[in-house]
Amino acid sequence: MSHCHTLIQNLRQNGYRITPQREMIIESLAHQPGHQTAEQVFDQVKTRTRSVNIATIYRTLDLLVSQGLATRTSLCEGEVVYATRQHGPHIHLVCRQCGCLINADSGLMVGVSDQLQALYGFDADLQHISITGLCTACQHNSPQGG
Amino acid sequence: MSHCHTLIQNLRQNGYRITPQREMIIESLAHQPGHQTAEQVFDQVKTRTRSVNIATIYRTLDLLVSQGLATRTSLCEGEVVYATRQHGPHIHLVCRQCGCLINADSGLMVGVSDQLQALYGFDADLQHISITGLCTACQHNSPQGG
DNA sequence: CTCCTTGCAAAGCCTTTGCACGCTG
DNA sequence: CAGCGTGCAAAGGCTTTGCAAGGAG
Repeated sequence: MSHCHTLIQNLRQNGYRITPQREMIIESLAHQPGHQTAEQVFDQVKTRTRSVNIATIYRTLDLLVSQGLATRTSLCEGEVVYATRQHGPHIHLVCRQCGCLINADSGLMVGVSDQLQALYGFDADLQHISITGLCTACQHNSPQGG
Repeated sequence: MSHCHTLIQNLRQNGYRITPQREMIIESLAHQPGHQTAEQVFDQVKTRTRSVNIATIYRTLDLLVSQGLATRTSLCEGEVVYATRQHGPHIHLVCRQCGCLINADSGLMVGVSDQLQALYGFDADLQHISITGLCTACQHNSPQGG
């Protein structure tokens, strides 16, 4: 069964009302494998009903984030994406050419994180890292670089 | 002598005209130690003349970026900053609480970069990494988190 | 002289907000 | 029943664009 029930329970326990809109938004977000923009969630929800407004999408996503049930990440190109917390921390690899998004293991960053703490006293949030670069396909498509 | 002359030469050689506006914008960007938003560059330039429009700031910054003379980075909070390339690659540490910006040595990322290439075939651009977290001061100010 | 670059202002994009009605609990 | 949540539409912030005049080369 799906993770979205946990999210819904969580909201309910915190005194928030569960409306059909919120259910659909949560399901759309939770059932997708990766990250989605508000617009993408909107499109998903629209396939099931026309009676949801984009403002409600934003409000619900913000609610989930404020409750710690979802994350909001600003990718390097300025695109803002949301995801439920089920995925756990990971690094976003964003291709600067084709825009594709790869989720990498954030364990790779643990060493760096420790060093940032030691050298700069900075407590890095491994949940929110995104790195720009070129994916495999685009490296081969542009041997000279852009 | 300043780095901005190199930038200006470079533009000229590529057939772009050097206007007083472009000179001032380049100087403002090059003489600042770190990164600046378009608005900050605008403010800088305004201290020297009133006859520059914000649209010109955006157009010139975009020109510099398209010519590879400057970088455009979207920090984790969605703020877009520009910098000339003289600073070399570095990591942006953005405090999610006070918003302060620390430049860290991107050498820390070399190992991670290699692993991303090996594991995901991803060629990370070390020039554009930004990491959210808490700076030293804010770690002590918010022992319980927000 | 040619035409690139600029200022102005309006438009554009994405996101947020005010309001009254409807629905959840 | 109480009041939170919604749709609608307008506003908001930041950035881009169309146009005619002006300046660089």
